[in-house]
Amino acid sequence: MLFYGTPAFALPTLEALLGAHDVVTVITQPDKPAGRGQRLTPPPVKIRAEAAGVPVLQPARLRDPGWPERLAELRAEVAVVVAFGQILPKAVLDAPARGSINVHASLLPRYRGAAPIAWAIIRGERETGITTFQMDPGMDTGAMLLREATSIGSEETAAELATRLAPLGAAVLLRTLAALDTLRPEPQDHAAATMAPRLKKADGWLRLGEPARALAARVRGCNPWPGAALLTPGGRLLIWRAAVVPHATGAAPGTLVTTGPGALAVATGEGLLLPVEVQPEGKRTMAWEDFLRGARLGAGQRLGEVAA
RNA sequence: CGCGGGGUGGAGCAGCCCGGUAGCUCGUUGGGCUCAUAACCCAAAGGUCGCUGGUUCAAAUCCAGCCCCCGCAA
Repeated sequence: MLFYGTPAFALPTLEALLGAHDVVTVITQPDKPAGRGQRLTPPPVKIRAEAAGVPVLQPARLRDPGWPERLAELRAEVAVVVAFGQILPKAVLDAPARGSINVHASLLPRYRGAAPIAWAIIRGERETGITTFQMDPGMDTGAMLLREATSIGSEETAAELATRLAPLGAAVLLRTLAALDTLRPEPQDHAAATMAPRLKKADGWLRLGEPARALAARVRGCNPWPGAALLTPGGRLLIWRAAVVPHATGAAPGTLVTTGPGALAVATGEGLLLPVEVQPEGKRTMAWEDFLRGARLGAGQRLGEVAA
């Protein structure tokens, strides 16, 4: 079979396949400049595949002439795609005899797209899951094979949820492959579909007029990337964890409100947002209390929103 | 050489530009006040100011090199 995948999320599935099936070739994204020195960095899937001695292909664009033919020549029975990062053109999808199967981190048809985990949390969902489906040329629109749900913890971050869903995806995929001959693909209800596009930096900019509940969800969904940001007199502040204080206040959104001896929370459109773990620009992450000790902020002062 | 911020008692910061007494808000320890306390009052302990070298009578502060952390950008 062929395996398409790129980030760490794809690793548990790759690992499972390496143990139980014959992975002929791994296709992943090209090495990219990453981190602080723009060092050329290979994707996690490439590192694992090479360690296992599996040939690796890194097409910049699968649509470029030659790739469909080249992939067809491998005469694979089936292709498995997990967080690959590129749209697969029909010719590539059809290269394996039994087509291509995708492992998607949501309960389709909801949250189609590149960032289903983050958006499910940001939207306040209490449940998400894994869906395997027979790929077609659309964006996560193919007929579904298996689905498995899992509840989202009330304080769970996108990073934590991804860590749980990755191995779940591997398990669901193995079951899908084992039952491939008997499973009846179920078409998605396209009318019920929602989209989960790749997160942008600006998706993490907190809009303080929203209810604290929504802001806290965004904080969780934007952890570990891109981080939820506010503006303080000292510069941008990333909020990595925050709690909701259902305290009513007449203070304008952004105002720092006293909630106890030496304790401050941020007024929002509804209720208070209590940061728990924050990170000032250029500093490491720290407890909100620690930040306040050195930030020279007091009740009544206002925090702002990051502007474009 | 992609751009930039930072490393100061246990924590978060100020001091650095304009070299010369180690500061602030907490924490810790002891004592006091109180019915009581995370509150308040008094006192104490605790720092090679990231590392190495240089300039100087004198370096946290100026200069050079190195190590580590982080934001932006990807």
